[in-house]
Amino acid sequence: MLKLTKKADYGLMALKYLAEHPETPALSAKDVADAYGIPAQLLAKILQLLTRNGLLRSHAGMNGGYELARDAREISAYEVIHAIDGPFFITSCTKGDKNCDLTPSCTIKEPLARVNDTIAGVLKSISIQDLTEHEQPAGRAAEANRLVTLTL
Amino acid sequence: MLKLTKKADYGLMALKYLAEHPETPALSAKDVADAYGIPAQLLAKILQLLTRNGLLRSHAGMNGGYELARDAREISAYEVIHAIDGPFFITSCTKGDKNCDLTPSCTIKEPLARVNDTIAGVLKSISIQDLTEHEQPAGRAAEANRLVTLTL
DNA sequence: TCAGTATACGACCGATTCTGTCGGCATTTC
DNA sequence: GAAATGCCGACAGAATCGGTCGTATACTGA
Repeated sequence: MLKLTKKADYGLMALKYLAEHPETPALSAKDVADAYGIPAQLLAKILQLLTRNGLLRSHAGMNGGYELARDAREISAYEVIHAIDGPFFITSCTKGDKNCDLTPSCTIKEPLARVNDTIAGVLKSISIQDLTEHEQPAGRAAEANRLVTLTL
Repeated sequence: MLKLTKKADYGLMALKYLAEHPETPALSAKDVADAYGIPAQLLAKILQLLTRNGLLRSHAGMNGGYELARDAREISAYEVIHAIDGPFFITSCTKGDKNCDLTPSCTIKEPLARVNDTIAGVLKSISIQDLTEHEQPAGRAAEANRLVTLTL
């Protein structure tokens, strides 16, 4: 539970990889898949999804492939997850959909919706760029702290 | 993805219900299940799990049932989810387990582990008591803001 | 113009996980 | 001892997920 799907994982990894290779004009799905040992056809579908959602630009034909549609700083982890797995809800019945099927307007949903928003906020505050800065100098000078507000 | 299981939902609802009925000595699984339209046998197993993990006290026999083992303020949503669904990881391969099965030490896990911790922190900051205070006066006077720090 | 490389997309199946049920047993109260 | 309740393991149906296949389409370069 509360687990990212592998697809979302793969998508994040792929975007990170693309962000780390800005010099190359485009990388094919196979390139990225090989780099990480991901099933190529599966990754291809994921990259297509990301393209459809405007996070990547694709280019067919020889020497084709994918490139980031925006600066890595401008793409959030939230967008990636949303593009791949669809709307983001931690509870099965959130008021976005039809109302809760459980009988008496299950009152627990409302506080959990706040939690949902908070988590979404955390994911929105993380960019692909952030993912690439994984090697931390021992002094931890490069760390960034972000404050997220949870309103109950 | 990133969705609570129904069991965790049910568990939270049940604890909330117990917290809202402090006067009664003990409520049976059936009582709670009927109140929410949850399958009784399923809820029973969930409550047993919560008992095993020290969040509830149980009492067999007639007029038996469950009661909170601690004050509702002292039970966090995190504990409930953890008790029901087990260890909390947003990624399938977190360094807790055997290392990532994907080939080159998939570097994305490390930043995501921070996200994981942040989300866990959010859930830890929410108590069952918080869930019961769902009706907000229009003035929003009773709201509480909590700050969560995300360290990248 | 043709061959090769690449994306695009839908259908499908096997595996895993989740939800819910059943049956039997233990414990307490009346 | 009977009724109510918790305790526990096994299991079946359903849903979701992961991954594959086949085919169509688009672009490039010789």
